[in-house]
Amino acid sequence: MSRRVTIADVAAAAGVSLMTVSRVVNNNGPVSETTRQRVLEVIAELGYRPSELARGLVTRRTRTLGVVVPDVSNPFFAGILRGVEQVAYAQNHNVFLCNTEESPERELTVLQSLEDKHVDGLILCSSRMEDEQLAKVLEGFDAVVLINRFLHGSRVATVLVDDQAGGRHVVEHLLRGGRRRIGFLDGPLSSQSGRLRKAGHRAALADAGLSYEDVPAIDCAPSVSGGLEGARRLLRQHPDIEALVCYNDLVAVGALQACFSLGRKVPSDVAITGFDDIELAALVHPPLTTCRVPRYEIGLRAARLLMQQIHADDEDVEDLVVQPELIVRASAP
Amino acid sequence: MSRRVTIADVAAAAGVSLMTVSRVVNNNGPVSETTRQRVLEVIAELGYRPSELARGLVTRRTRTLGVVVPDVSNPFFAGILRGVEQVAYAQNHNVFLCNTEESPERELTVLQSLEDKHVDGLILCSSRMEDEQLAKVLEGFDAVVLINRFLHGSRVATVLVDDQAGGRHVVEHLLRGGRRRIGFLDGPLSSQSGRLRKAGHRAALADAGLSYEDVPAIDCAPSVSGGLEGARRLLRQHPDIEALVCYNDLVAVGALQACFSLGRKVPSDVAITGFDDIELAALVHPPLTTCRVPRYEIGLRAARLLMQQIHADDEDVEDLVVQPELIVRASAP
DNA sequence: CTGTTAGCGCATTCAC
DNA sequence: GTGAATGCGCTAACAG
Repeated sequence: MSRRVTIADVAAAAGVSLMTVSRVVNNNGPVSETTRQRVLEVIAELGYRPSELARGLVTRRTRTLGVVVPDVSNPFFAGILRGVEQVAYAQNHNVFLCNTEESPERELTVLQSLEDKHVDGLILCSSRMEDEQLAKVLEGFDAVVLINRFLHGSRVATVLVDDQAGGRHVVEHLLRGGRRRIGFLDGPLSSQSGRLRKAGHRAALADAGLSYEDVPAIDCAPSVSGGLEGARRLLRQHPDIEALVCYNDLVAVGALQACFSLGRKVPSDVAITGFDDIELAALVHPPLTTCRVPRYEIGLRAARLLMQQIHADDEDVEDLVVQPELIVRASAP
Repeated sequence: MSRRVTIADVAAAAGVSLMTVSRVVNNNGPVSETTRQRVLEVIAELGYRPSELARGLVTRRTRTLGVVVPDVSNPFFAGILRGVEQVAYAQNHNVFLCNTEESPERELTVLQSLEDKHVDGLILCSSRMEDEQLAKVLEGFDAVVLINRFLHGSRVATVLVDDQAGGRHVVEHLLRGGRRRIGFLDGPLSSQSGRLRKAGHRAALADAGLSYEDVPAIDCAPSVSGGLEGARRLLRQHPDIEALVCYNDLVAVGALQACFSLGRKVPSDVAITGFDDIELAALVHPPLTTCRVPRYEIGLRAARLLMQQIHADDEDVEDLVVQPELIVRASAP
């Protein structure tokens, strides 16, 4: 059953015009206190609630946001989404969720559908689209925040994680612990966050007077199995390794398994660090030292940025860099 | 920028009436092939796409679904959501996601907002609302599918997991393996799925000529720490236990940790089983034998049920019971 | 303070 | 085959 009672019903029942009802509902325009009360009573009695559809058509505001992610079942994006929905809820907005499933074509399609639905704002995570095409599609939106994606030559608000700082933290922590012979499981080269984390590692080593060139390092798939294989190879080639710095927590879990199978004790023989701080990190044995990427907070802040844009008159756009936080656990005390 | 070009622009540019354009866009009504082609050209040229808002106002169809869950960052609900969005996408619909954060008040609020937005259908997971109030709120929707929630005395489509069968599978597996002294970490009493799984355990034991009454069992929080404490107590009280059946995977991970700290080898001394098959289950050491609850598939099927309702004329409503699947891994081979 | 007129962008109903 | 009216439910801009 779609909404029965309309503003006209209320107006009739209260013996006033549509506009008067509209005024009390939206709390604008002058209405005498007595009629306001009467209208409010009728509204309560009839259970009237305005149609956001009709309202949106005329106000050009739908109180609606779009969130586009590669895959909600990835905890990282689920966390972001939860943050976004939290502020949306607090500000009486609803959020459309779209998965791209890593397909640029699907991404384009959902972006268009969101535009057709007249969302007030868009949060786009890890877009896989080409710069030029992306820039063009984004023109269809009044407010946009990009997460984990640059867009050169276009002023769109962006929220990024400071992966480089995170990479630095991890290595500095190990160096403080006296480990100097550090191996790296670097994740895929194609990953921007991977490259940034690597830069952070390098910087920390340089500060300690170590050169990254001499250091055992290997690229691997960003998964448990990638970490398992990578760690095995690295530990065989360099038996003197005292610590393994991993691209992310999954890789670190693989490294953990590799150490176990090779009879290397963690952390006494080999310390291990991950990145992201997914649930898993605290639950494996030993629990992982890692660098927390605050996904929920990223969602919160991106959404606040977006709402700000929506309500602002100017075209100014703010960027944001979120700092990851070192979490020390037993795998690298 | 909101949509610039409207149907009127197209009509003018093509030298036809609005209706003709509408007809070719919606592919209904008769249009001569020549004008259809011309209109299509203009549409492509101008980049016209109809406003779903305006369209929805008159057709009373918004091509929009609502999904309400306690918390998207829970992998179970994220998986469902992904399934729902998959079929929604395939059928040109968008989905609103709402978190209730376990609050019945917030649940009511988001349900109303969804109704105000005129969603065509609603998928509601693990509703915490009272039967009566829930029934009343659901009247505001044309199509509804409930997941993980009964609603007595009201015919709403429901998708449930056969937790009882799952509970049975797990115990039967252990019995087949020759373990007869089985302990149970049952999760909270308040959980319906917990009670059902328990019933399944009992049935399997009964079939094997064992009584559930003699069996070591304990309620615990559905978390790693709950499992850890529970398992410790149970193993101390009943040192002869050969297997631990856990309410879910988190509890099982806790039990794993308890065994480790007590020096009990898994699975040789004690076999352990979980439930759900979250990511974690395969990644701990040893990997968990568990019962997979197919969350993505649940989402898919719930959404299909919903779309079916949306397009059906009759009021008939279908229910669905999804079977969980035993996954045998090293923790209980 | 209140009501009237108009129109958001589109599809349904009926003429032609 | 095509077009002109009409209205979905609501609010903006004026009147009174």
